Amino acid sequence: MSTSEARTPYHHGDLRNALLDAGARVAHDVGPEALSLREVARRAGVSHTAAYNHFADRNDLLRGIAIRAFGELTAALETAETDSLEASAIAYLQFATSHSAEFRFMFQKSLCMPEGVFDPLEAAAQPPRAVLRKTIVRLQEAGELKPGDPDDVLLVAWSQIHGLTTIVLETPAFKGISEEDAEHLLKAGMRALMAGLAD
Amino acid sequence: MSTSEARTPYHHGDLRNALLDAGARVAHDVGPEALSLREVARRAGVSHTAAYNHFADRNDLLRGIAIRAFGELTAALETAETDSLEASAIAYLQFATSHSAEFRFMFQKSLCMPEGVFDPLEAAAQPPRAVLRKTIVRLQEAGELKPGDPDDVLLVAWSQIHGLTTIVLETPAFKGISEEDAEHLLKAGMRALMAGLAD
DNA sequence: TGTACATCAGTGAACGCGCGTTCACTGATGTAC
DNA sequence: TGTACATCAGTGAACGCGCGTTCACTGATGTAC
Repeated sequence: MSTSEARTPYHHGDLRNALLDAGARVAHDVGPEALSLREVARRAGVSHTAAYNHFADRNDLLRGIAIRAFGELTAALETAETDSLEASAIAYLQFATSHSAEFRFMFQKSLCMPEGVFDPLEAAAQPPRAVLRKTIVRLQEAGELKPGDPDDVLLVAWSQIHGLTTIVLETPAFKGISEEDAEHLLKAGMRALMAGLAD
Repeated sequence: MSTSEARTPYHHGDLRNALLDAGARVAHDVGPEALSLREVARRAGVSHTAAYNHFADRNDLLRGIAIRAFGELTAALETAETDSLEASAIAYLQFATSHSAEFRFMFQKSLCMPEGVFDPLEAAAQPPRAVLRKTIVRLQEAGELKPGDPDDVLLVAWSQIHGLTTIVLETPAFKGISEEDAEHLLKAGMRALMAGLAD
């Protein structure tokens, strides 16, 4: 047997992440609700039962996609300029458009949480909000935002960001909007909102 | 055969709307992506093949739910005070929370539009936006908003409204927020945004 | 350095299920004469 | 007012399909001695 054998090894090495990647690709192609565990495994080049070595069941795989993506969103927000909500907003929008399939799993809980049980996604959803909140507190301390409950400001600011993002992603009428236009309008919206909140 | 027979008649009378109602109920209970045509028919008390007299296929039924709901949202927005975006925003939020299942079909096109073909939902989605746009033009003419492309203002204002609405509907962390708190924050957000846009 | 063995990470066959859709049908309704 | 008949709106049986999941298994890896 040659040492430089090109055939794929029996053990994959990082099948868990490969399945999460494949899942995002499948969701992008057929829609998140039509995603099947079997198709994901197929896309990853592995038998469908192999997935059960890494995920308890189909929903656990879907949750895995969302949870990993929440971590990536957090990193993206932390990398963005940290003293401006405009920069955070742009980072948020860019993450969503470049990870649109994952984004849907993150924010449509019924996709992977059919029953009303405790939601393991919630813990993963916390950090990105915390990053935004920290920026808000900093702006309040700098006097660029008037004092007040930062959680209230967070919800209002996040609404603006998340609203424009989901509209661009999901609404056919705005789907074709250029990246520049979307970012320009998001910045304008954030600026107006901040101005209105500065009192 | 008694004339006051209580048994359900062979012909339903308004099965189309009954199926749309049942569909919204099923979607609410099992999640929009798990909705099956058979379960909807079951819920409506009719054989599942009866649905094919009113809808071409499953997706057509789902689209029917969304299209009818767009009409109801338009009516709700028109009923709201027409010279204030705050009132429109509250009406939007109230519609969404009282029709949460339908709302998901309206704004997650992959649920009923799997392929990338022309989207018949788009025509139905237009009128609610037109109502908001009309209010924006009126506010600009009254000098309460500075002049500018009303479509840009529409996208920014709608983002604020739609963002808070979807967050309240879909995010576990904010799901438990009281109706008063949500409406209060939405009003505050709209006021701030309008102030910032008034220049 | 070898060897035995536990453990990990894959495989393919098989299961039962509910689904969407089609079909030939039947009961109820409306209309022309 | 009756009657013939087209049409509308239901029914239940049947189909094929892909799915999630379980099972007994096997190949590869790591570790104790």
